[in-house]
Amino acid sequence: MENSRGAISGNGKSTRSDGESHACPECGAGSVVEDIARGESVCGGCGLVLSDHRIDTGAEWRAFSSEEGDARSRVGAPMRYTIHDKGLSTVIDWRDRDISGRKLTPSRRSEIYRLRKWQIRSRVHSSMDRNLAQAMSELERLSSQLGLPKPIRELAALLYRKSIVKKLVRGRSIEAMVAACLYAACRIRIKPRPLDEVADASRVNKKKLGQCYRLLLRSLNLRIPLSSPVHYISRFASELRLSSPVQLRTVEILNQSRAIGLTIGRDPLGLAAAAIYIASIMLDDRRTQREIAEVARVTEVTVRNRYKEIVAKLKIDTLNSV
DNA sequence: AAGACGAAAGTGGTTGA
DNA sequence: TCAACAACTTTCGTCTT
Repeated sequence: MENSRGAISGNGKSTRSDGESHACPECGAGSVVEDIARGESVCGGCGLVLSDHRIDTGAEWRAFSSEEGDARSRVGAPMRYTIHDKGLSTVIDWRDRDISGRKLTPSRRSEIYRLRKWQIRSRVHSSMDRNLAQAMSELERLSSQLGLPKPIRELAALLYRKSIVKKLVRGRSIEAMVAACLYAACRIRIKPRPLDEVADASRVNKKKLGQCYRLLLRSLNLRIPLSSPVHYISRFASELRLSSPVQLRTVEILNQSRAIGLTIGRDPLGLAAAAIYIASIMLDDRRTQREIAEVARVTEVTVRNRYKEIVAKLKIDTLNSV
């Protein structure tokens, strides 16, 4: 008699809370619980049903031992938001045979033929799916150009789907919306990329991109963490080949600056650049203002201005502090 | 000669009437 | 809708290393 860890109790379906905890948009506080059996996301605080057509990713069978649990599995590719039909399409076979290999009767055959035709038409030819198919290929192109990892692409794809449902894409270019979703996804995952960088990689200008991004925030009620200069440091540091002591010192400088309120209302990119500049001087691993300004996509003047402020307020003596 | 500095004018976005 | 405003950029001349 084995009743091991792998076995699933009861009907094999249970309520579990998802790995990611998110707050309810309605009451703000309560953590959202995923009820797998019912396919719903429910707020633990106010009981609001947030989404009622989740796909049950659990097993539909019972396992009585761990071996059995391992041996039986669900088949098929995982659900993907970057594929326009989420990779979950049903395909009608092209063979005119039934499941046991027998030939179909002529009337059945013509029925299947019609179904197949309409399936193909409905799948790629509905306007939303056509839009999605185009958007997903643009998303793929953009994110590979920016070197973004798959989780961020998937998140961006999810955002784009939501924006289609809310009809935000109407009257705007698909490219602009895709770029905005990607930019938002980066920020949500705390891997911010400068707006300029995203704009350059796409064929969208910065202004349009910013407009779409703000629209996205408003319409989808996204809560996006404020981008902090610290989030840029690791990427800039690797582009500038900075040593890790310099990186650490940079973060220290930024934390100190924030503590005395120097960072309010300032461009995080400029702050990051200035902090790197100061740290590189302090630890005698100098980079020119120009080099730093270039990777941070700000001007030398901005680097200088932030640098002067920080040095003055933190009373850092850059000349003899090694 | 390269890098740093600073002044002055211009730009695009936000805010408040 | 418009003007005022702060932050940032562009440009350019000058100083420092």
